Amino acid sequence: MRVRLEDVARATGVSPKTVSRVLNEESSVKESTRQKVLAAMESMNYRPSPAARGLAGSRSFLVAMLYDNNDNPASTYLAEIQDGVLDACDAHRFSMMACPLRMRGKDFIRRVDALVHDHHIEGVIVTPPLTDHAPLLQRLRELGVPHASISPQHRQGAIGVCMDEQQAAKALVTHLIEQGHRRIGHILGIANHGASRWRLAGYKDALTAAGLPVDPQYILQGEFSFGSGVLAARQLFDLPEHPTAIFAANDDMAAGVMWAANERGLKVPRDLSVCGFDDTPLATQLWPPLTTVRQPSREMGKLAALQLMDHLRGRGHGLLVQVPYTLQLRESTAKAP
Amino acid sequence: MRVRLEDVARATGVSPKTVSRVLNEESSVKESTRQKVLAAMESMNYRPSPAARGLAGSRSFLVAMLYDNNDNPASTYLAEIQDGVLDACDAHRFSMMACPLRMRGKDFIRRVDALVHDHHIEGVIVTPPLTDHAPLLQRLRELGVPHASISPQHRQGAIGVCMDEQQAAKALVTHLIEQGHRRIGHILGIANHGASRWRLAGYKDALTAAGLPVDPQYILQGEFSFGSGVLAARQLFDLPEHPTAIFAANDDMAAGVMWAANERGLKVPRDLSVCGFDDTPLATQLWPPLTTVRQPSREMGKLAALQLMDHLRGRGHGLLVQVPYTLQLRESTAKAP
DNA sequence: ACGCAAATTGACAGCGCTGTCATTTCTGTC
DNA sequence: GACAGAAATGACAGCGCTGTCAATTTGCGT
Repeated sequence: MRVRLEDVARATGVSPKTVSRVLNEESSVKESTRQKVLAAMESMNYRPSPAARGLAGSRSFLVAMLYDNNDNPASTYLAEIQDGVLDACDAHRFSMMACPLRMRGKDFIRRVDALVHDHHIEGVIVTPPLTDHAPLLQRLRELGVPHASISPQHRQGAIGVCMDEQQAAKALVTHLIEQGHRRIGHILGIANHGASRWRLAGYKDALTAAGLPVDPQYILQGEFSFGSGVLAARQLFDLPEHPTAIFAANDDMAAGVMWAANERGLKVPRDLSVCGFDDTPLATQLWPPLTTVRQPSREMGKLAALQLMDHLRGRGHGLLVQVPYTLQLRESTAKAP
Repeated sequence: MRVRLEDVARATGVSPKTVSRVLNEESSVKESTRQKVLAAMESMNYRPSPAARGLAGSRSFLVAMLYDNNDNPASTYLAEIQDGVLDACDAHRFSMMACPLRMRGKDFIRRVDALVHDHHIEGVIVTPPLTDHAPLLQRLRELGVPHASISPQHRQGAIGVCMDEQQAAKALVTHLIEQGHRRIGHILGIANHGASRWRLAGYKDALTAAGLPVDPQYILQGEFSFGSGVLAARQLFDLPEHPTAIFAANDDMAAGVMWAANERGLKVPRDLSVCGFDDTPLATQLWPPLTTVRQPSREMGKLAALQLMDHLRGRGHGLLVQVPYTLQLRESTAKAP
C-alpha cells in the first residue's frame, strides 16, 4: 500500500541499505547507482517514513522554533519569523514544530527536555527574548541540541542571524538631529532585551556624535507595548521642556506615542516627530505613516533556519549572518518646530 | 539510556503489551493493574517514543494546522488561533505542525498528501479561507483525515467552531443606526470568504430591519487589507452624498478608512463614524480607538482543536460549537453629524 | 596477470512500540 | 463444584528504516 524503501531497492536491483545511503546522501555510493536509485524513487513516488527513520536512526528532520508567548514582542514579528523558518525547512525537507514557552519556573526546562526527548528534535531556532536565557541555552548544550538564534545578545560563537540594530538606531536618531531636533526622547523596551539595549546605545551614539547631551529625563522605561508607549509619552509631555521628537524602541510604542500626542492635541509631525523600530504592518497603518527601521523578520527567520540546517548537515560551521537594515522615512517625522 | 515501555513492564511485573494498553487508555485493563503501571511510569519518568508509536501503530498524536499564507487575513488572527490550538494540543499530549499552504495549482493538494502520508497526521485544523476550499476538503475526506474548521461556511455536519458573525454585524450596524446614521457605507472583504458574506448580510439585515434602503453605491469591494480600505474609502468620500458612517468588514480596512479620512481632513468620529470587525490589537492602537466586534480567535483555536481531538479519541462526535461575540463600542463611532 | 588498499555494497539485527490472536483468570449460574 | 462466557493478560511478529560489520568489487602499481 505504501512504497517502502525495500520496494525501491527491489526495483533498482540493489540492497535496501544502498537505497538508504542514497536517501541520506552518504558519499560512498557510486554515482551511476545513485542515479538509478534516485530515478526509481522519483518514478515510484517514494517518500521515506519519518517515523521509521526516527526510530532506526537518530535523525528526525525536525526542528523546533522556541518562542516566549508571554513576554511576547508583537505577534506579527513572530509570525513572520515562523513563516521564514517554515519556508527554509520546506526547501530542505525538514519539518518544524512551533513551541511556545513560558519563561517561568522549572517547568520551562522540563518542556524543552520533553520536546527534545519525545520528538528527537535535531535543532532549535531560538527567538528573542529566549536567545539570552542562560538556563535554556545551557540545557540545549547539555542535550547536545544545536540552536540558531535570531538577534542574540551574546554573539560569541553563536549561529543564526542578526542585524546591526545599534547602527540602525543611530542612523534614525541622526536623521532626527539633522531635521533640527535637539530635545529627543527615547522610550526603552523591556529591560535586558537585546533590542532595548542596542536601540538605546544607538540613540546615545547619535546624540554624542552630534555633540548633544544625553539627558536621562528624556529616557523612559517602556515595555514594547502600545500601552507603555502611551504612558511614557504622557510623562515626556509633562516635562517643562518636552521633547520635539520621540524615538520609541518599537513601532507599537511609537503608535502609543502618537495616540498620546493626539490626546494632548499635539499634531504629528508638526508639533512632534515620532519614530519607531521594526516596520511592522502597523507602521503604515498609522496616520501619519511612521518613520521606522525595517527589520526583515521573515528573511531573518529563513536565514536562521538555513544556518541551522547547514550546521546539522555538517556543511559549514554555521555562522551568524548579518542582515542589512533599511531606514523607512515616512511622514511621522519632520523638521523641528 | 532511555526508559522504554519494556522497562516499565519489567518493573511492574506485567507484559509490555499491558503497559501499552494502559498507555493507550484501552478499557480492558484491570483498575489495580492500571494504577500500578501508571505509578511505575510516573516514578520512572517514562515517556513513550512517538516515532515507535507511529511506526508500530497508526497513531501519531500529531495534528496539523492548515492556513493560507498568501490570501492571508491579518497575521495576528492566525497567530492567535495557532496559540489556542497549541494550548489545546498541549493539554491532550498532542503535537501540532503549522502548515502554510498556497491555494494555487495542484501542488497544493500534493502538499497535503505529503503531510498526511509522511507524518501520519491524525487530524487537521482548517482556517479560513481554506475552510471552504472544496478540493482540499475532498482530499482530506479521501485520505480519511478528520478536520475541524474555524468559521466554515458550510456548517452542515462540520466540526469545529464558529461565531454568529451575521448577527454580530447586524448588531454593530444597528448601533450606528441608533446613533442617527442613515447613510452607512460598507466595505466588503475578499469575495467568497464566509466572513465577507456574513458581515454583508448582517449589514443588510440591520438596514432592512430599520426600514432603510440598501444602496449598492455604498457597498464597495475590499480585500481585507489596509490599502483596500483606503481605496474604498476614497471612493465613498467622492460620492455626492457621502456616508456618515462606514462599516468595514475588518479592522485593517477600518484603519484604512480612518487613514483616508485623515487624508481628506475628515475628523473621526465628528464627521465620520468608522467601525471594523475582529478587534485585533490594531483596534486599540488607532486614534480614536476603533469600534469593532471582538472575535475570540485564541479561544476559537483552542475549541476547534479540542473538538478535533475529542473526535479523534472517539469521545463525542465532534461538534460545531458557537462562541459568543462582543460588541466593542469605542470612540471611532458617535452620533451622526 | 597478481596482490592489495580503497571503494562499494550487502546481510542482519534491532530501534520501541502495537496488532493479532492465543491463553489465562475471573465471573456468575445451575 | 463444574462450566460457559467474559475479562484480562501475554507471546510474537513486524512496522520501515539505519547501524555495524562483513563481503564484494574496483582501481592501480608492478
